Amino acid sequence: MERYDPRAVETRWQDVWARTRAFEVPAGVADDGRPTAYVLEMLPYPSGEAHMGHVKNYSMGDVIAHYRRRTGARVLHPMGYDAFGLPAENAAIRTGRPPGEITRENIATIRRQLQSHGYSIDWTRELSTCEPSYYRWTQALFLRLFDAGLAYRREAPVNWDPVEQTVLANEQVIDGRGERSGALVEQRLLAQWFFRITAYADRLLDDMADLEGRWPERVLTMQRNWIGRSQGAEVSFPVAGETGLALDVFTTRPDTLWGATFFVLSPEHPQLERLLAGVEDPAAAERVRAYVEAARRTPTDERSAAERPKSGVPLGRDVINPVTGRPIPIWVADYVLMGYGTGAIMAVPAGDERDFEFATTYGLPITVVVAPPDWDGGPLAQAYTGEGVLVDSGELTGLAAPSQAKGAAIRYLEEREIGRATVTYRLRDWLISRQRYWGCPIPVVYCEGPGEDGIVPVPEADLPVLLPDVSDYHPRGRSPLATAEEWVRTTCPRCGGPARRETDTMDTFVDSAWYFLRYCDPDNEAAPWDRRVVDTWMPIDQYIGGVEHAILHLLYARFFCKALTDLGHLDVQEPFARLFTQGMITRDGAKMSKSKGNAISPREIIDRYGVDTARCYILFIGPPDQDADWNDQGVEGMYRFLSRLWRLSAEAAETLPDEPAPVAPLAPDDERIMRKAHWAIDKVTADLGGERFSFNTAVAAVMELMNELTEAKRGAASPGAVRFALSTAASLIFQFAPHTGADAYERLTGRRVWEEEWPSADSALLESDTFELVVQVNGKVRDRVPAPSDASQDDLLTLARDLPNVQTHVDGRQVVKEVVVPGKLVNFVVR
RNA sequence: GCGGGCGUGGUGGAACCGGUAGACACGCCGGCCUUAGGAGCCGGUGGCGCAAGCCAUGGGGGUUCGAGUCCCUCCGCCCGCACCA
Repeated sequence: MERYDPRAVETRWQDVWARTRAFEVPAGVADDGRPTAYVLEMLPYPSGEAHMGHVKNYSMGDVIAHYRRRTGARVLHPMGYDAFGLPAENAAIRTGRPPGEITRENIATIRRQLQSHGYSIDWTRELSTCEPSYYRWTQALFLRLFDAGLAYRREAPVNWDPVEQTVLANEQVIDGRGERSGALVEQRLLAQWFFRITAYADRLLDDMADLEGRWPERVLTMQRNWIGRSQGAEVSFPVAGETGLALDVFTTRPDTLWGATFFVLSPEHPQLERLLAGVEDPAAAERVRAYVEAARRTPTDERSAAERPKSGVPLGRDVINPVTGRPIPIWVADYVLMGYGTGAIMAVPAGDERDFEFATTYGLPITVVVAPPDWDGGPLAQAYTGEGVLVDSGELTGLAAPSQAKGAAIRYLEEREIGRATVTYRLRDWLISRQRYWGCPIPVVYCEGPGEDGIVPVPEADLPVLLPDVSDYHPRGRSPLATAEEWVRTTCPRCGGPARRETDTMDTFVDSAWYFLRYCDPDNEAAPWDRRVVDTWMPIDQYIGGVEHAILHLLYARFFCKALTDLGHLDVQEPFARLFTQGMITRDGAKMSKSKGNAISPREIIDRYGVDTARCYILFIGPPDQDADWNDQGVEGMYRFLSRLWRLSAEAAETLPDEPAPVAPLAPDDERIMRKAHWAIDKVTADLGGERFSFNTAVAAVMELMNELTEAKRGAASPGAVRFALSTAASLIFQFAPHTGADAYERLTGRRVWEEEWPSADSALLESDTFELVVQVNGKVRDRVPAPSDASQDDLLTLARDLPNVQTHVDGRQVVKEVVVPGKLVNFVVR
């Protein structure tokens, strides 16, 4: 007898799929009348080897893709590589080899591995973000945003690693230190490129209402927090003794303005030097400068720790509280952040915990304006942030704060022109420039010619601006591209005079903010995409990936679609109609990593058991959105199951006559098997087609079906019934274990399972003439008895009452209530 | 601190609208087959109890004929954001 040989089965079917182009969809507008489905998993970074997270991600997507295909959709299911980025560049610095060479090697490796996993991917659409054929369009999109004023350059504080001599992305700063060097990161002011994502803050926030229930709640919450919209007022505080100069603050509680007893500037506040110039005591000014310098040197993460004790220095000058007319002192303190609001606050210690702590530390006055309900008129032991009634607040006194008072305060300020309603966001503009080599060049030049044209975009016809070859990839305070003098020197497209190229490259999140659009029309040489083609596929029906991209990638991609839709290139407000975030695969409860030595590579598992075992196991181990712990013995069990499925199918195909499935009336053994098969169809359909991706229970259902089909249990079942049940098992497991499923199915039926329509369960075989009636007394199960499905409530009660076990518990007591749930149970309530 | 999620056998987990708690699998125990087995097959397996039965879904309380599921409360764990004015 033949043995289950996963490798032979894999080779055979992967060959067939490639040869018959089974999962390719023709280019262009999809118009064959079938509904379309776009199923996408987040594209991998090609680090070389595929890991278990990849297997989970792509296996999930593959189940969905197969299911959608077999339920009648034309499915787009592509793959590509997020190929620019630091790991390859760091490898280049280490080895001296060009990052492109390293990356292309890594891509070849991961492609080979992914292809060996047998996913139903249309490989003709494969793309790689580091190829000029792709990044020319990244550049084109940059130019469209630039023309629309959505891409701009300005000076900004950035993370500077003094050891590596480079700017670092926020993600590369761990606890205030450079990820690789371990050096304390400093803030530096450098000219940088930004995308104006803040212009879309409201829409990014408001449109999330449509994603409710279709995206994981926590991802929506994370994005909402990240955007961080706060409604309040901007209020202007005149500087005492200097006519004309005023400092603006943002506050969410303008109603507490009467309680503002001091004023705090961030150490980075731009007006600080000007204010210091007017300070009379030079020692005081020196103290402020020393404080500012110390703050600058403090790592960002450390500075923004909430538990840190408050510190600050008095500036030696006052502002006038615009509603009380009284002077209040200005302080400089690093708990006020330049990056939020105006970089200055009015401090209301009675109503804000931070201001309270600061006031207590430095002995500043605390004036109660929102009276706590139980207030005795004395000093507060801590800030009161709850609801209350305003006291000592001019004409607002007596209003409920903040409910009534907030709006009243804004009207008050606007009437007197000392403030106005404002909305502030936590979201900042997206800093996209990197002083790094291995990224997409920013397609602009700086004119040095007679035209003095300043920043000039490279005409789209001249794209791509190719990444030049350089010999040294070390960042030395400027982008390595700057060393390519030949490349940097160019001519101004506008005046024809000399010009220098921009040497920064783009953040790799720009590359991945639109790749899913390119998949729709990957070979278009005239445009990033043809809008009609994109319209047939977008939005993505199901997007699947790790929760680590909950904010950045998903927010950037949403922004791109909105901006490009506004510019007329697209009609996609939300690119990802449904999002699923998968949990991690852990080992012994910890994240797998090479450094911990607990990583288990898919390659080892596949070599040993075959890819189908790996794919099934990873989806069987638990609900896919949860983290799941890898268990070596569990894999073994999955291998046994697939072996059994294959072996029984192969044996049946060889030994049992090819008879059709039996029809009613069914012999008892046939009926049992046929019922189980239809039950499994029903169960798997619900698990895959429903809202939840219950892959684990779907696999379990096929296992149950197989358990019904062992030689011992088959009994006198007819060959037709056995063949039907086995081919059903093969057809249902195919989505999870495509090679094994396809092979078993073909042996049994001679047909290709992926071309088969999704099976439908026969409702007659889902229902039964009898059911097991559960009989309870006072809610406790006392007996079970077979009962006819069509029995009346009275019949069920009679049946139940006669049971000896029930009699024992009811005997001698009074039945006060009888509950009947048809088809389920009877409950006698006795006293 | 704010927000989100979770807590079920030795283990991963199942249980749709409140209606048989523990599907399926791992592990463990026993058996068959075998020179042997880390192969295959069959059976058992929440706890206590000889048994009838009792106890069990983090703890406590409530609603209900009936609660893992709903409500209140406490405890614990995980994740995200965090001096955001």
